Amino acid sequence: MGTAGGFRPIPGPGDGGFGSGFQPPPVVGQKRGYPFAGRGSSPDHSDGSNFAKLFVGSVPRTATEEIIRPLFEEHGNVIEVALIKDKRTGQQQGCCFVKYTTSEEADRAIRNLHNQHTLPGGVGPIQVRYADGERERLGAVEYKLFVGSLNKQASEKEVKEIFSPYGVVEDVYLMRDEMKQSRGCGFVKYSHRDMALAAINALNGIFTMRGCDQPLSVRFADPKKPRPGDSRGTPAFGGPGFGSRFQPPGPRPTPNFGEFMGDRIPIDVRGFRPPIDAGIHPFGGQLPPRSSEMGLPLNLGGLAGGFRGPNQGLVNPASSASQQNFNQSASQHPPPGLQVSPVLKTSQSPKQLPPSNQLHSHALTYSQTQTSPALAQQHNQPQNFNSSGQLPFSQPAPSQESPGLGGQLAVSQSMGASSAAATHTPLSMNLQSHAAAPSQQQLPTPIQPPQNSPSQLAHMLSQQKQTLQARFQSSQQAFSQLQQQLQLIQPPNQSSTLQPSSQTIKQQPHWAGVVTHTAASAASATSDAHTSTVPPAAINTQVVAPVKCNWTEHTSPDGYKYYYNSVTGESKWERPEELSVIEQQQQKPPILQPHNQPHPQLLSTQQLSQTPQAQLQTQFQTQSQMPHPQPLQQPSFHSQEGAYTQMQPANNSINDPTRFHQGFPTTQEWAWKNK
DNA sequence: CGACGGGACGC
DNA sequence: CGACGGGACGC
Repeated sequence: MGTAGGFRPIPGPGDGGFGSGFQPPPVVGQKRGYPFAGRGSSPDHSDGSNFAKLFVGSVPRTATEEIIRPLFEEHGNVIEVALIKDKRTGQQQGCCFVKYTTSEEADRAIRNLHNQHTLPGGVGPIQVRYADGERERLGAVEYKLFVGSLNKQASEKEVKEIFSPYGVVEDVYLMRDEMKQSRGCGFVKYSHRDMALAAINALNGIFTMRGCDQPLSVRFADPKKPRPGDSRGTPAFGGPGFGSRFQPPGPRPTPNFGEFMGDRIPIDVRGFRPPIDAGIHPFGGQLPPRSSEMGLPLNLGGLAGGFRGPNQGLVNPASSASQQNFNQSASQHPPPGLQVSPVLKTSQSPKQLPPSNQLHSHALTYSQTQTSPALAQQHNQPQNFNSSGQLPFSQPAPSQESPGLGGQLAVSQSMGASSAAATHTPLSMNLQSHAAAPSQQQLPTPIQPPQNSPSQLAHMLSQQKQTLQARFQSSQQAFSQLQQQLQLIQPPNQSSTLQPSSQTIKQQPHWAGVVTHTAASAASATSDAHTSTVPPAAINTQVVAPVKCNWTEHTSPDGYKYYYNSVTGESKWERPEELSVIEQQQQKPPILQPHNQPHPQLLSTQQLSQTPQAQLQTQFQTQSQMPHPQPLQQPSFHSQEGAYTQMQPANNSINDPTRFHQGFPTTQEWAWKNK
């Protein structure tokens, strides 16, 4: 789904909307992959490829190209359909490959077809995803999160909704037992690290699904267990303890200090082939992820937003509407104070953004399904109403949403497609789906023609904006905490260590400015948007901290050493070079350790007693628009909601500043680990 | 506290 | 039909 092929603001060739046929242009006979860069005549693509290959499963053995091709041509320019047959027997294998000229088309096909269309003679809906290795070939990376403590009744869709506020969720996979019962954990994929981090920061240890007594665990997934028979693979995960299913110590990563200190790790790409033409990456040239940050780079195939719930068979995600309620009430149930709705708020009110521009292809796709009759039949309005009516965390959400949002917008948002100024949160889902309801009654919710290029741009930008907001928010929290603790402790010798932080604070206005500006650009979706967009990378580099390392060394239950990054939440087997370097430097003044003690205790009471609350974006909203957010000094109190915004949920985590000086686990960390 | 999804062309 | 290096004892 989504952003697969990187970020080319190239409009899908005459994407006239849905169902509109594609006249199959002069098809190239090209049999298979890896062209020697036929970079002369064919559709130009700045990256190396001129096609995008999809794997299609659940193809009846009786299917023919004549059946398949037209179906796929509805969504793009099909270069080739290759039915796979057994070499000896000549029997069809029940799958095929479909080549599109662009990854945008491929994405569209995935969105529109995966699990949503059953071929004649087929038993289930076809599976549509990128062929093995295709995503890498196209330069896409993914960031996979492991999510634990999910409600076992929750569907992929509900999980997706929870994670959508932080970025386009490319895939959700729930672990199920033989009986197809969820095991309460699963995986969520994003295309960008920022999104993954934002989700971790916002959800891990904070958000509790209804019916659960534990908050979600959200962390980068361990590398996937290599399947027997996989030969190529698992680059750079040279850990000894591979089969060990240990949990990285789960202290919730502290709010993103990493943003300020180059979470873009220098050059450490061993084992990875750099993505083709990395230069065109949307957000400032991401480095390929390391194995510890994502699942193995192989098997990136299943990206399709595949939702085959238990109720399989059908196609239209919306038809599993019954489940929708779940999440809605999920985010707020028992002690309202304990259930937290992860909220990301934008700095702009939705009405500032022309809805038309918010309807990017994703949203479109979804609004189509969402507004389908199936959904319309959904009679959960009362419930929705209740849940949204309570608004345990209220916020400006309602006020902002109701006026500006027409049905369409609400719909597009409710799918978490991350549209521009959306208030994405399970909570807001309530509002949105509620808002969406009337529109269904009124009219079939006209679908606006997609404006691919600009709207995709807008999409990306808005996404980035969201991310930045998330970062900003958690950074604020981090800062405030840091500062408070600093005041409590004030070890003169440490002030220097914290220097970078204060440095960073100065950057905040700038940063906030960037966010807003980006938002504006996204709103207008003009082509000059790129120019005004400052990729995070740029920001990061400005703020690079001289010497710091967030990696700490730990030992797994199996006795293997591994390294945990308190900022990013990553864990990996290899010893980060940064750590070694830092340690050397720090061996000179080895006196800091004692100082560690006071903090943890201090903190832990604070943390343990703390009731996680919704993240009140109001804060961000206000501050981000102030010229000089001299922020974070005092806890702020928002009369509006009567909410205490300062020490936010992020505090669940270990916000021990000492972790930024030293590589020793804090007491909480251990406590957590041994919990 | 749960860890990875059917099938995978072709030289 | 091969598949990517760094190191090996400890709770």
